[in-house]
Amino acid sequence: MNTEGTRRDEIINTATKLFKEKGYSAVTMRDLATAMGMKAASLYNHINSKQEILKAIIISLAEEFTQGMDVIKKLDEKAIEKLKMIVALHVDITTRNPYGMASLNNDWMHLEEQLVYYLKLRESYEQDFVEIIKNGIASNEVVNKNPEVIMFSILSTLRSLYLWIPKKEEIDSKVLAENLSDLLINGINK
Amino acid sequence: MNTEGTRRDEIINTATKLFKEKGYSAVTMRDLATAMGMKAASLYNHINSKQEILKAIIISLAEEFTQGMDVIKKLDEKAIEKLKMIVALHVDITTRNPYGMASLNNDWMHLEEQLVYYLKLRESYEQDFVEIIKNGIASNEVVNKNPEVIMFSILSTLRSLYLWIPKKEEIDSKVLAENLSDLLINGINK
DNA sequence: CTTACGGACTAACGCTTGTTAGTTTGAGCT
DNA sequence: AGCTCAAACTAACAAGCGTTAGTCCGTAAG
Repeated sequence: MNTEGTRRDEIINTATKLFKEKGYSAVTMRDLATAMGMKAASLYNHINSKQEILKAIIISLAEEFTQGMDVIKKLDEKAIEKLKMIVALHVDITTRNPYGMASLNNDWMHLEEQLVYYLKLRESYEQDFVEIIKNGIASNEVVNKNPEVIMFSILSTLRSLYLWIPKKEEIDSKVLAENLSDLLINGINK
Repeated sequence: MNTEGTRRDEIINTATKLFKEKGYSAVTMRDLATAMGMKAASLYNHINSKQEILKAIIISLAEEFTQGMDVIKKLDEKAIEKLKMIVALHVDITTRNPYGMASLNNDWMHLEEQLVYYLKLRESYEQDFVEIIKNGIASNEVVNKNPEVIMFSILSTLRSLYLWIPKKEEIDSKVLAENLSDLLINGINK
């Protein structure tokens, strides 16, 4: 048995790039096969369905975010520090898988059996996030504004990272995370 | 001749909502017809093609942004004031057409003849935006960080507005624009 | 009453979709 | 040399796609 799943992983990686460019629904199995240099039917020696590919891309990423948040929320740190860690979490995951983040953001609604599970993960994540912001407001670290608005403002930027991280390959993750944290926390006003 | 295009507009509005939920490629003409309470073939009494619907949704919105930016960039105002106006522009357009913004953000790549034109509009918009930020840095109003990073950070939030504006119908646009400006410009730090 | 016509319908078209069945190829082991 | 087996292939499927052609119906103007 050789390194288990290499060819399958190649297919999933190729699909991830195609899904980023055109979206899940617009990519056909024949498109994917062509990109892999094979015929569509041959894909089925390695995967069971198109749907399964989407699931493989999205669910593993969503679980990574959940695991990261589970660690952060339990720490004994100030709210602002926790927010910085969330930024770093997004930068880290997005840097390692920028294409997959496109599917996570744009094609989650095409999950079928896993849709409910995905939505549960997402809702929990956002609940934990907003809780950290509320604690920050209570401890006078964070400005007293609608916590949901604050979260969506930050989260929008973090969710869009996949669009411009591939263009800035020179920058290393740590520096980017620090710059971004500073921008989101302290604003752009001099 | 009666108010010109009413039925056609109904079709486009219905399509806009469906496109938001599933994306352009996943919505079929039969889906759209069902939502309109008619048969797919009947749609073609009012529109020429599926493609044309997408174009009608996206191009008009993109041109609205361009027109707004053309006004703002020529004004004799401080950079920070111009940035506040850009925020207000996004809030205004998104409030009036939250569903269409989903297509603009996620389905622009499925434009065909109009793709090049759309990309030209978008690039000009971003160039004007980044220019305002550069002027703000030069005049010591804005923190001296990478202007592209600043722009993407702000623009990500503005582009995601369509996701949560429909949930907050109670808030009026002006208040929202002010809160958001304050958050993006001054940060969340107390 | 007749005519015109917007706006719906049915039926069908050629093509593409995801997927299955069955077959062939070729490298590595004994 | 013969066997195994992963991984490619060809051929085909039923279903669904966007779209066209031709028809029918009801309302409103002459």
